[in-house]
Amino acid sequence: MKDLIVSILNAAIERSRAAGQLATAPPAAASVEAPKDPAHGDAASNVALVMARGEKKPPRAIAEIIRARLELPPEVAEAAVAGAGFINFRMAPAFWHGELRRAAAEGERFWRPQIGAARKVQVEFLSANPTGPLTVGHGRNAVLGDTLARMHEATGFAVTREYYFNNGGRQMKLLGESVRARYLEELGRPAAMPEDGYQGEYIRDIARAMVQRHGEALADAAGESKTLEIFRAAAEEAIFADIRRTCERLGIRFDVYTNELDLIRGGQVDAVIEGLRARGLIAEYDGALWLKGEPLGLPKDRVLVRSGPGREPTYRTPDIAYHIEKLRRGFDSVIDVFGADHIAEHQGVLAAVKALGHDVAPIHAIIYQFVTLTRGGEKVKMSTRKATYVTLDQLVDEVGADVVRFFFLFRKHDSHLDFDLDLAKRQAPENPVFYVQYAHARLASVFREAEKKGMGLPADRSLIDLAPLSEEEIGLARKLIGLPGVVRGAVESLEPHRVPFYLLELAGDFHRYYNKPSNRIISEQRELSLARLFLARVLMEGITSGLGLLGVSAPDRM
RNA sequence: GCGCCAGUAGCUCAGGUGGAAAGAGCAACGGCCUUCUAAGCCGUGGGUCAGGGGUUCGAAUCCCUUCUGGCGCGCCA
Repeated sequence: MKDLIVSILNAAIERSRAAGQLATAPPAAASVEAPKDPAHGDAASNVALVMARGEKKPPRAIAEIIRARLELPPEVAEAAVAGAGFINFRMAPAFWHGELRRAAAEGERFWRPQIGAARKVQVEFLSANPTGPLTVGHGRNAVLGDTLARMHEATGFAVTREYYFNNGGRQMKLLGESVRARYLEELGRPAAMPEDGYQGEYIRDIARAMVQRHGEALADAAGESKTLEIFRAAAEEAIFADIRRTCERLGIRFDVYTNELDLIRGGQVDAVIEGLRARGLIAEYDGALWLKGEPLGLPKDRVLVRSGPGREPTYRTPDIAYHIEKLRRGFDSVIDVFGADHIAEHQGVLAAVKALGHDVAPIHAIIYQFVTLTRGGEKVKMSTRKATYVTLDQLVDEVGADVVRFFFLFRKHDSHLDFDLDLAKRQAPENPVFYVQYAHARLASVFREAEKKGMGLPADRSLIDLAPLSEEEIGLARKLIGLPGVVRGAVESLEPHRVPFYLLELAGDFHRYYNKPSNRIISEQRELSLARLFLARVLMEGITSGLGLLGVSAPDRM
């Protein structure tokens, strides 16, 4: 539609120039947009406003000149000058009929514009270290990342979903020590929980399982590092299994798992250090190796390799290596999803990657703000240390996967997200998930009714005449046909939240339409009923496609 | 102190990458079910877009600045 309008306008401007009424060429900066207010038509051009300066004429006068020279094709019903000098176009019903037919014929392809051209995209998300069950905060990350991946897949990108975790560091060691302490306790032996140890009940569960499996075999040599590695590995395995299970409940899976230890063993981490050293970006003091902050524009030096025995790298160094690795693997776009608390670190990592001669332009960071839970109008206090957090599993138990996914997406990623448990559990219209799903269920119900009355759609929908559709119905179609544009915008701007907000509006338009007695889809008037069923079917398909993009189901009954 | 994010209706938040008279849901009040699902709809009231400058034909949107809130500034990740 946009392209059509632009070409019509440009032709009119050229004719005006030939006639000596205008001096300048059609400006590239001009745009054609769908106005917010439907009263302003289906497409609006600001070309006259943009040309005003060059032409040294008032925008409205320019708009009038152009309008008088317009030659409208049959798809365009009218063009009018309005406001400060906008030229508004209204499309003919036949145009919308055509769009509906195209949607019906093309199916999924229509709703999900193929803009990816098989370009390679990697989405790294969740990346929670396996030290405990996933929390509500992880949930936002997981759903955001998975949905970005789904949207890219749906629009024709080749997507890799990747989970990166640290298994070489201090926290994992602490995890092993915590399990060992519980293990010894289970055997009735003296044991000291490390100072910052993991207190959660799940640690005890893992320890019990180890008693069952190994008996007392690990107790006598409990102080040795070899047994510690056994405890650590067992904990990692058990917790990872738990994380995977939680993800599955939310329809989330990963293609690739990458970990810190592999990068250390593979030599990539050493390569980073050598590369930085060669560029004079390494400092050595206090027994540690530091990344120099000043030449990279960072506020201060950061430790790359710890002091003390073992010379272990900090999490930072493998992270630099990992990002270089991602770029080396040839992704056209690398999307990192992480919480606001990691932002400073990410900037440091990118600075180092850049300093090592890599182009960081393909890397996009999606940084989300924190999640709070509200129950009974009060914030639920959460603390990992005290193990008073609410796990993602508990949240799914309580409200279901569809609601969890929708709520996490129903906010721009850089806004704080307040998850209202009372609202989430309510099976009522104020719950946006049910509001959208209900629209689909109602439509499904209409088709069940139509079947009963022998009014089903013919196998070949293209035979149906859409002329009986009313202006209100064309309005509904216009809204519906906007979905592909919304999807495109959501992918290009990496803002998945646009889709659920759009779906809520669409569902609202439908509910309003449906509730008017005069709009009964199935009636005695066969031609009208068929046209309405056609619209209803395409609407159902659009809603299903939109919800599917979010990983939310479109139920036939509620 | 420095960095990042935010500040829009009583509350929770949208406002495609500058456009026309600021929106939705909730909360409040009043209505609508012999009908394809009332998990729905209709109506009423509600705003100094945090404050102040600037750019522009045009600013909630871009720039500067002040204030307020969140997060970070570990040899944790």
